[in-house]
Amino acid sequence: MAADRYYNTTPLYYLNAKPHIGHAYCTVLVDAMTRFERLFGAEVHFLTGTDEHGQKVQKAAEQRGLTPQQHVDELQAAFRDLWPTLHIAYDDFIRTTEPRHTQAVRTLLQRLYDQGDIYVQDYAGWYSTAAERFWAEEELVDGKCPDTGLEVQYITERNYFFKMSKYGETLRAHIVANPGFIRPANRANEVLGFLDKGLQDLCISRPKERLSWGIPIPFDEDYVTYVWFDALTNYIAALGWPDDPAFEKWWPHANHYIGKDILTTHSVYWTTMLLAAGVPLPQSITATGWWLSGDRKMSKSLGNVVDPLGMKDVYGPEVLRYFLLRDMVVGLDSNFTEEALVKRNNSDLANDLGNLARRAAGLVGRYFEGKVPDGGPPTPDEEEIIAEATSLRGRVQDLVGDLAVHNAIEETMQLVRRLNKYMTDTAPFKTIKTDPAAAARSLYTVLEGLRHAACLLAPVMPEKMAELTAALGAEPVTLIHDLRWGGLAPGATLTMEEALFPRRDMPTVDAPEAPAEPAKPAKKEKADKKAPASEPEAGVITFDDFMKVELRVATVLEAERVSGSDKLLRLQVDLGAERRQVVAGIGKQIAPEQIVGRQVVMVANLAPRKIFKLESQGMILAIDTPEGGLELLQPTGPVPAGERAH
RNA sequence: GGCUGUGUAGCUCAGUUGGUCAGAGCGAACGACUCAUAAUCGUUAGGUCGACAGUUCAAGUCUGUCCACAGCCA
Repeated sequence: MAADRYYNTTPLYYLNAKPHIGHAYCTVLVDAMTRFERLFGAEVHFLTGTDEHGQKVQKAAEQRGLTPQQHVDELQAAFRDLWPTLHIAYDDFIRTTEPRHTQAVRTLLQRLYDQGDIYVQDYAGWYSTAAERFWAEEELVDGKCPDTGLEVQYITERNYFFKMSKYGETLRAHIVANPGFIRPANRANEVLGFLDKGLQDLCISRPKERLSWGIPIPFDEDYVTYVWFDALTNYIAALGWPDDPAFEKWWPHANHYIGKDILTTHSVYWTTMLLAAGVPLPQSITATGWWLSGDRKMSKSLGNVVDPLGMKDVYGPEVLRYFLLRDMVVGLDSNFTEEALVKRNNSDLANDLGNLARRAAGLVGRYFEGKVPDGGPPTPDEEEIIAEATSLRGRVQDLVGDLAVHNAIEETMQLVRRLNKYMTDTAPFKTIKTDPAAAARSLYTVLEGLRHAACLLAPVMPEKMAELTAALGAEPVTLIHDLRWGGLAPGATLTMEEALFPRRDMPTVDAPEAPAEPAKPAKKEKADKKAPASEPEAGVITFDDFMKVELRVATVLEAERVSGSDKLLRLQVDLGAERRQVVAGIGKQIAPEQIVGRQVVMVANLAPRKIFKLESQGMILAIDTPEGGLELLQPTGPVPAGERAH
């Protein structure tokens, strides 16, 4: 019943970074879900936008000599302009600097303040100027900022707090009673675990002298509200909460799609805010996974990563959409490689789908003057295909409902593969000479099957599938209920000139290299003679692989033990161009004072990793000695910090 | 360190409440076909279902321990 209306949202993207594949994926997913739901007959409203306040934005603007407003006006365009190029059609785009948003935020704050859910309190804590935030006593690492390793000051500041703790139990009950509320299901456990630890109240303000670029708090104009109330409120602000009829219409059907990194923010902070405001909770919160590059998280600091968004310019936006939706299970992480994308393009889109359309159209052009032939009554062969195509509609609907978009796509591709087989089996290119009616029947079946596939893949590739549908001489189907076998009218003119999805060459990454070693004894002998024990095999890397590792000399500036661990040392090192924090497991053999001032060799382009809450930005090389000690790898004489080893 | 989860064919993964569950797609090999975008169709892959121990007539499927990895939290 609620299935006939959806209000779908992406997160508001924060303007401190250019759009990347993570933004694109989430937005493509919501766009596809929106299109699927509309196809299934629902009424859908799709919201995205940008989050534009905050310290980082203010600072970046200052550095550029612009006002924050000028700065964000410019940056938000990067997002707004990107979406159409990915064929994303949102209904509304909200910016947190728009009046409709700031007004809603102030209304919400005032309401909670009036009912006593926001209170003012002096907050004393350890403030890190570098990280621009407070830390709790127990979060500090050896009395210093856990993020930067720098000094913190104990200061007192007056701030406003939201009584989040008051709503923890209500929230827990809701999560337990509504299994589909947080998706995928295993994420719900994560949130419940978070609630188990007990909810704190939430600091929601910053004094203006510390942060001016924000929404002033209505009951104390010396403060702006900070992050949560500012950004999250957009979901209701965009609907004109509290008075606009649009709010009543759409909000009860809200579905938030977010990255898994902001799950707590949405499922705890946002939901308790709503509970406090007396606003019903959304239908669902869906946490998606990350696109990884190789084994590591996508990261700008690793320059060797292909820009996944650039793929849309090389292979087309719809091929990218197909890949993103087909190769990721919603909620899980997935690897992004250009190779995988090309593989998908070639095997699924070019070979199976595009080629089938081409071969059918070619025959129709040759034997039926380019017009859809009359299939006549189906035989058992066709009945099978018809049954499959018909049941596919329901399966796709169920799978999409379960967020299994990748499976929905796969099921549809199975119909396409089935059609390829049917075409080979019934061989209209042969029967045309002996039994033209049979050839007509075969070709009609294939074309009509293709029309079904095009309809069910349209949410994934809207333009390409519209193109295919038109090429079949068919009208676009906008409602799945109107997709009926036989809907393709005989006599319609086919217009299929070019390949829908051209095949692509595999990207040449590593040298093709290493001819596979045949298992012939004679040859093996030869190889053995030539290179006794050095055949390339698993575990061997190429020169290029080696060159990817950036080994550099670093000078250790500071070293101290990481509390709670007997073998970890936290080092601050000078890499020449920059300073890094490295957490190294060398504390058992090497005391902090032994290493300060020494030069070491480190892997400088290792993906950063959190160890004991501390970010480690590299790895120090050392060798175990037979005595159980540890020898640090280092240059024999002083060299400039940052020098590369090779 | 605590909690949660994952570990199935070269790769990506399906595997409901324990008993045709040892599977699919891709890749590879071989064959067929020739209408098509070097395409399509068919056959083939002998994988200790992470390790060990247990429950059971019967375990990828349940229990325990361990290992590896991931996430959340300290």
